[in-house]
Amino acid sequence: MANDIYYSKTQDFLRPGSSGTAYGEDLQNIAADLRIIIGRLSRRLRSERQHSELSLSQISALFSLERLGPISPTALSKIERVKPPSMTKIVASLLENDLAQKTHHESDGRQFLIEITPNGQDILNKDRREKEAWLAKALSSLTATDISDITKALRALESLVEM
Amino acid sequence: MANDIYYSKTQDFLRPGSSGTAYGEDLQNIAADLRIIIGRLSRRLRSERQHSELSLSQISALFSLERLGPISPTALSKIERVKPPSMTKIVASLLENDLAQKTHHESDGRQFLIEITPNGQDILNKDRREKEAWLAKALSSLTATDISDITKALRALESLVEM
DNA sequence: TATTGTTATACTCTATAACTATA
DNA sequence: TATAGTTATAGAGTATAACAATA
Repeated sequence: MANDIYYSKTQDFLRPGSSGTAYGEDLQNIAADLRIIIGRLSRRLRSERQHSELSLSQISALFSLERLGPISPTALSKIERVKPPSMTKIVASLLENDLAQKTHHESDGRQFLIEITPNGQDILNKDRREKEAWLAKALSSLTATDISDITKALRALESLVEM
Repeated sequence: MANDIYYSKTQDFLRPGSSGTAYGEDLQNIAADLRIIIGRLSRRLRSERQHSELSLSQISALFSLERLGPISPTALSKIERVKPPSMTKIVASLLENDLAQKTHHESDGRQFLIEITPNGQDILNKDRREKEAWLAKALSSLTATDISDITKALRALESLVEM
């Protein structure tokens, strides 16, 4: 079975010779590993969310609306790292489902602001509880050290996104 | 500007009240943060790789071929977390571009094995050097502690993929 | 019957190009 | 002219369903 092959190699982790001294790895190698991990985790997350009512992009946008408050689609597109036409679609889906609502910009007639609705907040909370259960469960089977390592890395990873 | 809004909130990181004591967070919250981060990093990576000759899926598969040696498409699809028809396409693109080659299975006429070619190895190395430069550069502008945190978390994240 | 891999088809997400409306 | 947002269209990546070949 595939996983047997895989696990028999975990001593070498992703690249031959990449494990062992974490601090001795150069940035290029860390970058290579990180990139592969992100790709796989992303596909893993997608497969778990297949039957969710909200796509990961929608959840992520809603998440930002919750955190940032009213914001323009263009500003949100920059934060979410998608182009404006993509954000148009994401926003449209949020509006259609009463997860977000528009408010007019005071001075600029071109712009409008989007904000999360109470329903959107409910759905976000529900989605967190239900759809992330598998990830929380997966995390719970790691060692306390692993969980701690991941938690500490989250902020560093977030800052990478912004570069 | 969007990022100004964003950064003005980083004290609270992703969720209000989620930062501070890393160890006090419950798994549900860590899962929520991790999921959002993975999604954004994944989109960030995609935008950087837009003009690469290889997709992230292709690179990831090639990476596995390098690490695991000859393997069947079905086994590889399990490792890469895609369905067999998707792997058929990924493998076809690798074969077309002389990045991988087929070898026959000794006993099972249905199966064949795929392995990386010398050309595939060259391309993989070249891609690592050139296309990951931005990520290595981004990493280099983090603090040593952040880099260390990320490095330590990689193995824990990898084990999550396998669950 | 079960498994390996392929073909046909469709869906989701995202992008680029061209456009409208306002500043 | 420049900016905010939309529409039209296309491409990449993935999935499901149905199939062929072999075990």
